[in-house]
Amino acid sequence: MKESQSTHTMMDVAREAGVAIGTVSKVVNGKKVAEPYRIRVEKAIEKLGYQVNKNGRALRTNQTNTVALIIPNSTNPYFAQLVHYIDLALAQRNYSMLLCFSEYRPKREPELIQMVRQNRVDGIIALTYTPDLDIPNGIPFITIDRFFSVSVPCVASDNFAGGRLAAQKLHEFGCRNVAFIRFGSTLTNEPSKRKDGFVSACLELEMAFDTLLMTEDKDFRDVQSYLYGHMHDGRLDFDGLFLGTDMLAWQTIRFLRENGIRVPEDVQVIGYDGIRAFGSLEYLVSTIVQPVKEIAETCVSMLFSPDRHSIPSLVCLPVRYQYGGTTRDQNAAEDN
Amino acid sequence: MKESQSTHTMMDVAREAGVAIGTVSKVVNGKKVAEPYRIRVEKAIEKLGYQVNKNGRALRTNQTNTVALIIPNSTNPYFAQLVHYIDLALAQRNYSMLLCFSEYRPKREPELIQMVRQNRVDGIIALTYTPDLDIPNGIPFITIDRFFSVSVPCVASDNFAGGRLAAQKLHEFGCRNVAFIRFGSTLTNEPSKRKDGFVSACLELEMAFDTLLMTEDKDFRDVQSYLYGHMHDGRLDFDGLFLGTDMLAWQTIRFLRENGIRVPEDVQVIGYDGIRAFGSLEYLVSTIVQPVKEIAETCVSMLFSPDRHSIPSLVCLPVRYQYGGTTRDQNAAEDN
DNA sequence: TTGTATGCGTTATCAG
DNA sequence: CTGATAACGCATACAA
Repeated sequence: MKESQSTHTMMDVAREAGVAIGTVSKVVNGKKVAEPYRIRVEKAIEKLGYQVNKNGRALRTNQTNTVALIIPNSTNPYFAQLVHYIDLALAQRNYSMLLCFSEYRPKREPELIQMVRQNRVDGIIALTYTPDLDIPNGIPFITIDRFFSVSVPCVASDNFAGGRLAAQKLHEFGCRNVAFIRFGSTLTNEPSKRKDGFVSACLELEMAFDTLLMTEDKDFRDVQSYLYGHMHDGRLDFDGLFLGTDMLAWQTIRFLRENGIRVPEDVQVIGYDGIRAFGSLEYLVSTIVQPVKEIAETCVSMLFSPDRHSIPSLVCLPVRYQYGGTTRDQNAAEDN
Repeated sequence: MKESQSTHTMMDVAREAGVAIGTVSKVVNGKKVAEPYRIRVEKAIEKLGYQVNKNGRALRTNQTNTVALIIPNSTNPYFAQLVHYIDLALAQRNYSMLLCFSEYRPKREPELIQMVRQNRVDGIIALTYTPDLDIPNGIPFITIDRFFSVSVPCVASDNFAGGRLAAQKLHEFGCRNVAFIRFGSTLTNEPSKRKDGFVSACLELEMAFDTLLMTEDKDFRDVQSYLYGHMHDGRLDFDGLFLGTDMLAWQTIRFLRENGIRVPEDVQVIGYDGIRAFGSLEYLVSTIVQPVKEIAETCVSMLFSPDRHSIPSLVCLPVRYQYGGTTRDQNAAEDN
């Protein structure tokens, strides 16, 4: 990675075209230039294979046309979708994406923020877990799934409504004794409301329920212990489960089936996220689908919003229920 | 996205510390500076919250510490893994990743190459499908899964060996009449060799086989037609199938089961890629696993290789077979 | 209209 | 060792 790109400058183009450098700049930026001059410049650009140096431009204009996305990883399908749709929304606006993975390492997130600020990105979109993350001001910052303060806009799916919807659906499909299990971080973020919504609807429907919240130091074995504790004579006490994520739902279903408990015959299961096999095929579990595309689009359009003071500090986008084979829907025909 | 980041410059730091700007630069870049001066500069940096402007630096040094990755998307789990591991390899070297999605749109790929060249990225890693893609010279360029010329290093899994391995495993597990189905682009790339290896091993093992190659204008319905054509009395003619990707294997298995054909009892199925549920749980099908992490690491280390003339033009990394529930392995205990 | 000249923030050279 | 200054490539204000 040594050789410098033997690239030409506006000066070279100007010389080649026999015009001044300012004229070249105008042509490159699509400003009005007399026809014959424009032609000559374009010819010279073509001939030399000239490419604008965006570093020079950024230094001058203080604008990089680049946005940073900070996210734990891209292997989790939900994050992968987010990455994809955010890039699409940026690309539509002729922006590039500087992608940074925190790998869930709390100390990494402030480092990444510092890094991308040094790159003078025009904005930052971040999905973070660091407890006391310091949000820089002076740079447009949008967070996903986590509310910091009114001055830092947060975009999320309507987690509370999603929790309610899960309870309602389980009830509608015949469940009378359900549980919510979440496997998340200790900090309070938007996804925490999945439980609140679930509980709210359970109470309203007068449906018996239990909840289990696991913190970071726990792993799936703790979920297993919990479920074992609620099994009697090879049957689970619950006839419905709502899991914090599709991934947890998937793991749980496998565990239940290994223990001879049928899904959805004995226990109906609903997850959260809306993950599809290979990103594009069928849904892996019955689930509350996050409107990922809309979340991405909202993040980007808020970032580009001209007046930053009229931006709402929290935007919750509507979710929907999706059959995925792990519930006993009346009309599961509406598969996708 | 209006306000400029009210950020300080080296000049401000120099003034604050009462030193010359050159001294600040040296401190920032970790060069030797007399202790008392260094302290004063560091204090000033701290006080002002100074952040290097990498655009200025890039303009001066012609180095951005940024590498572009051009790939169709991040929703396909294989691509998602690639994105993840490439970023990790870059991050280790203190490089950032400019991520660009081509969405399989042939015209988009040259546009993206031009864009990232304007950003003066230090290198490009690309997984592309555009038939006559023009690889710029003057900038380090590594391709994945597709060989262009000896001057453009290509990194891939050992597709030929993978094809052979699939045939060998199917044979070992009792298959005697197998088929390979691939659903790919018309251009010849490394994954095309999956078929060659498969055929090679079938001939060697004297195992009856058939192959089906679908071009871009086809879709899964054509695979269905093919399979229907090879069904008699509710049974498939083949007792083993090797699919070009795990995704195709997954679709095929679903189709077979819908038609009352059991997997792996009636037909054993092997895919290619090594996709896991949710990126980290169990393998979705029995498969030939691509060494994604090693591919990523190789791409990056080749990009950073000091002498670009000693770089091999094609690197094929070893694959392995992985049980995933769709074959009848002797010792399927070695699950993961 | 076009051309010229300045400065963006940084690094590196070179004289002190 | 430090400090002043030129140059990187570009956009723009201003002069022609």
